[in-house]
Amino acid sequence: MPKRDKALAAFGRNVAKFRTERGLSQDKLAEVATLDRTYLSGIERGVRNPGIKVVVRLARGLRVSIDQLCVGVDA
Amino acid sequence: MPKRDKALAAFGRNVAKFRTERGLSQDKLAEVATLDRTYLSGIERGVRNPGIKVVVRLARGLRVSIDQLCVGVDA
DNA sequence: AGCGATTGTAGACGATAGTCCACAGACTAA
DNA sequence: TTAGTCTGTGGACTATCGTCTACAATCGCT
Repeated sequence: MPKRDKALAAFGRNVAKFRTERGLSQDKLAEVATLDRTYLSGIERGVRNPGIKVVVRLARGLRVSIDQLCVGVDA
Repeated sequence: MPKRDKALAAFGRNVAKFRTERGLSQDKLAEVATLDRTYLSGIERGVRNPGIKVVVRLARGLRVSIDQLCVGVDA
């Protein structure tokens, strides 16, 4: 299985934080952002480095700016 | 060779625009952002979907926000 | 005519993105 | 107990990431 990554962990925490603030399950957010739930799970755990297109869809689904999703992410 | 993509083309145009505004060559920006020049070329041409870590490094290298790099990118 | 700098593009390559299926564990409610 | 929801995790798979080498084309400069 993939390794943990500090930058990706920060990104994943941001996603999870906004998601729970919105009262969304991983399943729901995955549907809204049109990606796989298990992949979203990997993102939130910081083991995935999603492409910019996925990031944009996540930001749209969470109704936050991309910069907000990247707070604390020093790549 | 990879296909063109509308969202990625917008992202690439933004990168190229800020890069030339800064007076940077692809070579220089690639060095600052620690990525391969030919890969950066592919990004600017809209045939690449870079990961969030690469995007963050590009934004840092160009001294712009990630949101600015994603103007017009509807994924 | 050269030369250097810049950019596009191709091919090859290991590593990973992103999807799908399946299962397990934790939790809540009836 | 049962059932339901939610999340983690694994395996397998195709497509793409991201690096590298190499070559061509374009430009400005001497």
